[in-house]
Parts: sequence; C-alpha cells; structure tokens
Amino acid sequence: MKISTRGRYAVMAMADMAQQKAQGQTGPFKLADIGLRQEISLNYLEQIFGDLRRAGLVESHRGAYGGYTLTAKPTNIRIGDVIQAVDEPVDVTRCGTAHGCLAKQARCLTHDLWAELGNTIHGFLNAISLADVVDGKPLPRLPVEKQHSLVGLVQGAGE
Amino acid sequence: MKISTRGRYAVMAMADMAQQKAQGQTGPFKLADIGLRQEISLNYLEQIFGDLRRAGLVESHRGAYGGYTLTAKPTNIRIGDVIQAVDEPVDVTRCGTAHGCLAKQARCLTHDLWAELGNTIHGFLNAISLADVVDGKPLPRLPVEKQHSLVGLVQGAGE
DNA sequence: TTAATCTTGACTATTTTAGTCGGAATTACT
DNA sequence: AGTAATTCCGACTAAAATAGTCAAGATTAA
Repeated sequence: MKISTRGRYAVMAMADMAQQKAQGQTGPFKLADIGLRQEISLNYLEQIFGDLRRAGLVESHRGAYGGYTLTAKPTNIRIGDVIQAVDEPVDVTRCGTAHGCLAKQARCLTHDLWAELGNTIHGFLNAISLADVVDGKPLPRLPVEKQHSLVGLVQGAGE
Repeated sequence: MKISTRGRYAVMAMADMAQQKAQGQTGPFKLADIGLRQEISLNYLEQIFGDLRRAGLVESHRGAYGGYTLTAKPTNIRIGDVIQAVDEPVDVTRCGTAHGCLAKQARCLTHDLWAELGNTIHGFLNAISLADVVDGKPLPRLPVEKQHSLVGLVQGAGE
C-alpha cells in the first residue's frame, strides 16, 4: 500500500505555493517555478493543476505573467481536499458500495475494518491544513492502546 | 489510494480461520474451503498463503487431510502483521530512505506529513487483532479536532 | 505583435495487480 | 504399495494504473 506520487506531488505543489505566500510573494505562481523547486516535471504539473483547478482549489491566470493562485487561505485548505482532487477516492473496499455485503455475513467479517481504516486516513488528512504543513504544526496521532503481540517478526527473507 | 485486494484477501482468509476456530473447528483448514467461503480463487490463495507461511503466521500441513493452521492465538495476531506479510511495505514516501531529503528543506516541507500518515495507518492496523475482527470489537479512532473548512466541495463532475 | 503561460487531448512505456496454469512433492488412508 | 487429497512452486498472462511525454491551441500582458 502506498500513496501515489500524483497525490504527493499535488500536496507538495500546494504547500510550495502556501509557503511562497507566507514569505510575502503574492502574484500568480508559475508552474515552471514550482516544478523547479519541487523537482516535478512541468508537463506533469500541468496535468495535476488541471485537476486542482477543476476542484476549485486553485485559480488559473492565463497568458504572460499568469500562473496559479490559491482560492482560499492556507489555513482553510485541507490536505485531504488536495489529494481527493487529484487521486482516485480513498476507497478501501468495494464492498461498501451496497452490493451483496450485508447478505453474506461470513464473508464480510472484515467490512468494518476497512471502512474504519478509510475513516482513519480521511480523518488524518482532513485534520491538517496547508498552513499546518508550512508551519510544521504537530500532527494528530491515534490514541495508543495496549499493543498486542510480536508475531510476524520471523520474516528475514523478504528484502 | 487504496488497499490492495491481496492484502484484503489475506486478512479475510486469516479472519476466516480465526472464526472457524472460534466456532470449535480444530483441524488444519483447507484453502479450498476458505476460498469457497470467502470467494477467493484457490490458486490465488495458494500464492498468498505462501507469503503467510514464510512470514510465520501460519503453519502448513501437506498431503491428504492437510491444510493450514494459525501459529498463534487470534488475540496475538495483528492485522498489520498479516498485511505486511503479503503486501509491499506500507511505504508512504521514498524520501525517508535517507537520500537527499534533509539537504533540500524547501522540497521536504511535506516529509513529516507522509511519515506521520504512515505511522497512523500502521498504528491503526497494529492495534487490531484477528480476534478483535471476529468479535466485532469497536475500532480505534483518531481524536477529532476542530474541523477546518469546506473547500473542495465543488467537484460534482467526477463519477 | 509577441512572448509567456495556461489548456487540452492524444500518446507511450513501465510497473503493479490479480490472477491462471501445470506439474511436482508430500502425506493419510486403504 | 497405491491413490487421492493437499500444499508447493515457478512460469506465464491480461488488464489496469502510474507516471509521465509531446504537440498544438487559447489567452493575456507588455
């Protein structure tokens, strides 16, 4: 399991803009500059910002001296919004989409598990704003319960 | 972002075994039966159980009347262990693997974010045992902070 | 008018995912 | 010993997702 680089790039680029803004820069920010700082190809950024614009997270200014601006204050843009704009939805189980799950109790022992994992990820990403990232604000943590066991330390084989 | 079905299948199969056990069944469990109940192809299950066995989570009994057994009590097998055994590691950023991250401060604004997200997912999955799943035990939740904004509700286009 | 910039859509190469298939090895039962 | 039931193993494959590239058009500031 992993986060797609597409989603990561989107957050990196948005955080970059928020940081520029925090440092006093105002004007529309050019993708070329962002790509340079974040080491992301211009062409790929264009694709990604297409999604961000369609999601209403940024505003485009075409033509010379154009670029992109954030449509809201960094405090009000959640990381979850950014990722949702460019990635497939964080869908953790196809079983939730109301077809043949309630019927087969045996099979769906794990249903709640996946649903709750999805909620956890969502909750995490939605609790953090662009401003938080730029400011390096401490991030939310799961309450630690008594940890269980140590099964699974055998491995050793796999890289 | 999503969980691979491989990881889901592994957990489903392990939970199935735990449930059988909880219902009094003892002997080695045949993949054929598990596959039937969980609607997973036998061939694919064989692959997955190869990983589970190599990770030490199950024990195999070959030959007629053979099958698989759990090597530990369901209380002591964590979901995280199972997923880790069959999936690529839940690696959320290549940036953590010590190459050129500390150097470029600008680029790695988001480093902690990804690292902490990984920790959150890990923490969630490691706090839950097979027994918890079978028993339907309530799952851990992130503490809810004040939610931020509602940017990103524009979409409407997607699906 | 021109240069800078976003916009769009088509295209591609690579990797991952989710399997399938065939056969070999092992064991329990008769 | 023979046979049926299993796991074990490696090779193979089809489809989808990922991570881009490329070319051409539209828009705007200077």
